[in-house]
Amino acid sequence: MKLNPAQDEAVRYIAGPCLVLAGAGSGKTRVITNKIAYLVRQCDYSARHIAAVTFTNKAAREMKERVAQTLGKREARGLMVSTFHTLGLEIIRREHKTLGLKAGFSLFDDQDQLALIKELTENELQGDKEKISRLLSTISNWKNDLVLPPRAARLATDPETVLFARCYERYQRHMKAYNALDFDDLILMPTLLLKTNAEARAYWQNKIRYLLVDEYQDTNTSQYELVKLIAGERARFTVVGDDDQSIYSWRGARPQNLVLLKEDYPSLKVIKLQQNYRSRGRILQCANILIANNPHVFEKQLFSEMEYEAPVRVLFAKSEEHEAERVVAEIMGHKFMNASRFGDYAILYRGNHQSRLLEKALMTNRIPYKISGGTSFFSRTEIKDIMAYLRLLVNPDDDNAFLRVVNTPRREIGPTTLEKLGTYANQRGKSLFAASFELGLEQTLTGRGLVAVRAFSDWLVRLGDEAARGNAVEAVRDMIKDIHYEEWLYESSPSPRAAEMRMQNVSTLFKWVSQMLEGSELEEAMTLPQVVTRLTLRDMMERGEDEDDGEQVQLMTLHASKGLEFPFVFMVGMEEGLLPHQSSIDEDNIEEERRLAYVGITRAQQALTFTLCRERRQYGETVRPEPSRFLLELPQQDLDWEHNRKPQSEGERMQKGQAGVASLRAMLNRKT
DNA sequence: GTCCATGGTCTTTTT
DNA sequence: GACCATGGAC
Repeated sequence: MKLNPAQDEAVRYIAGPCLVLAGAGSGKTRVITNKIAYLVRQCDYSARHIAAVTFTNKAAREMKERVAQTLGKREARGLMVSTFHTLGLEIIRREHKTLGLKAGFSLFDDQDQLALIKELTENELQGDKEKISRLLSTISNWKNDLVLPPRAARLATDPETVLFARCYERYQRHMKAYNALDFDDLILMPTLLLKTNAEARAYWQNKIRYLLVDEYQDTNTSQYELVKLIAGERARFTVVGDDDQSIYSWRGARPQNLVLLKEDYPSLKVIKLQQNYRSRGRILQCANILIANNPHVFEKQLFSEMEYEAPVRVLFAKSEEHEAERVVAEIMGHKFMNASRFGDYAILYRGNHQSRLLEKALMTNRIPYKISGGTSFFSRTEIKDIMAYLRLLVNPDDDNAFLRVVNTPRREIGPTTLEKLGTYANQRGKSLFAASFELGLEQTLTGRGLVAVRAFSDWLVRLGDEAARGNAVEAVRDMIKDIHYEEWLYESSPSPRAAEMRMQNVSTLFKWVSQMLEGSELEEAMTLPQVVTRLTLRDMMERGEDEDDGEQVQLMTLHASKGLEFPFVFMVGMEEGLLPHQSSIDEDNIEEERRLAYVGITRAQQALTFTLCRERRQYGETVRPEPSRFLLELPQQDLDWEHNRKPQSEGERMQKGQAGVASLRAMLNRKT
């Protein structure tokens, strides 16, 4: 297929900074992949000097594949396609000494983070969940705004923020002692480094000579800063974005970065892609009408030349179970009639928990499916255990990991022993591992406890050596054998069947680890520290192989669906409280929910079906939800309400919605 | 030190 | 209704 004039312009414009405003389905991935090919083939760029950055692993994966298709595997070799966080991780890995980190640093996921914060604030916050989560998000915001503890302390005015700043300082200090980073650090540290260190900046500017950023509207302050620093004076970059698809403001994304770009780079070339090639007319019409309720920074008019075709359907279900069964029945019937493949269907939902019943219904009907994202695999105990062991192998100072597995399987190291070890370590600012070797420890800890702890630490040293010296795959294998993990699983699981499944998961993890350690033709071999951090970033889910033959129904959250497209889409749970989510209603944050709905609608190519329940269980209670206001905002002539059950109660809600939009529009106008 | 029962909490979204 | 943290019994 040929590129249209706007797309072609976006591909060929390489003289300076370039912003592509790409509506949904306007072929932005095509533009990015073609541009990479153009840079390599026509402009003498080597693929290893080009980096493309996206936000989700799924999007990165997809783009990698598309580029490999366009360019061929050989020419695409060395091309960096990753998420922002993985890019940050790579920068940190190379510069870790300058940053004062030991090789093999740990990456804390949010659960590790939470555990640490809880412990550090025991005195002040006493486990107050609300406060703790406010503290976490405050720290995250500081980091996203490139604010370090000293400045946070200076900026703080009210008592709570003063307290939070103190906690932030303490948190950072402990992270350093553990030789650990959190997700936000993966952006913060590279940014600060490139800002202050000319040598590192020169290296990375030379390494990345052309930068492409997808989903630019999702960048936060530090990410945008990082883009500017990598692009440097030459400003050879292309960013692609769409303010209507900004759905990550809750994690600091600032769609205003689209506007800032024009201010920071007056020579910025702005190209709009407005022709939609994805969705049939009615679907696009629905999307356009819905999003027209939001204020806009850039005016954009999406049009399509595709046929108008069948209306968008709205199906009712008695209950959640019924909803899942109906969707599955619809898919089976439709597939039979259309000779399509299961992989052509996607079921999209607001929250991960909604996948449960859908999975169940799919399973009972023996329909293959694939769940993207979600944390299920990595939140399993057995996986967390093994991950903790791997982290310890690479970084024995990682106290979180140490505590998790020091007595799993049982090693007769109980709370009393750990308490003593902990106090001793704390007084000296050492990690538990480091403290366990000290002679002074013998003052407080004696007998069996001491012996057991030292035996554990010694074992760690031995294994860590083995892993570092040579055969990491063997070391990991030995580790799992040494700890008799399989036996432990049979001991600790409710049934042999469960133990078997858990062991299966451990094997899967081990398989991934060995694959990553050994590399493949598409992926370079990694070191064990790399593997462990990458695994924490969930950077390797769905790496090929698990026979993706297009015969699996796709299940994912609306967030995870961004950037993807499917012939037939089901959006389930179209109810007030779910979409828009209750918390967004409470916080008057409807616009982002509307964009979320917009993202979902615009995933569909040929057919779109909404479903909602008359009754839904919530905390064990049965509630009767209202249909989502978004259904009422859609052009009703394009909608087919099942049994003509279109609800009547529009007036009041519409009025409220309009008022909200108007005030925000006024706000935006003031800003621009 | 380990195991099981009870009760309280919870469901946004991702790296 | 499911999951986890806590506490009491052994």
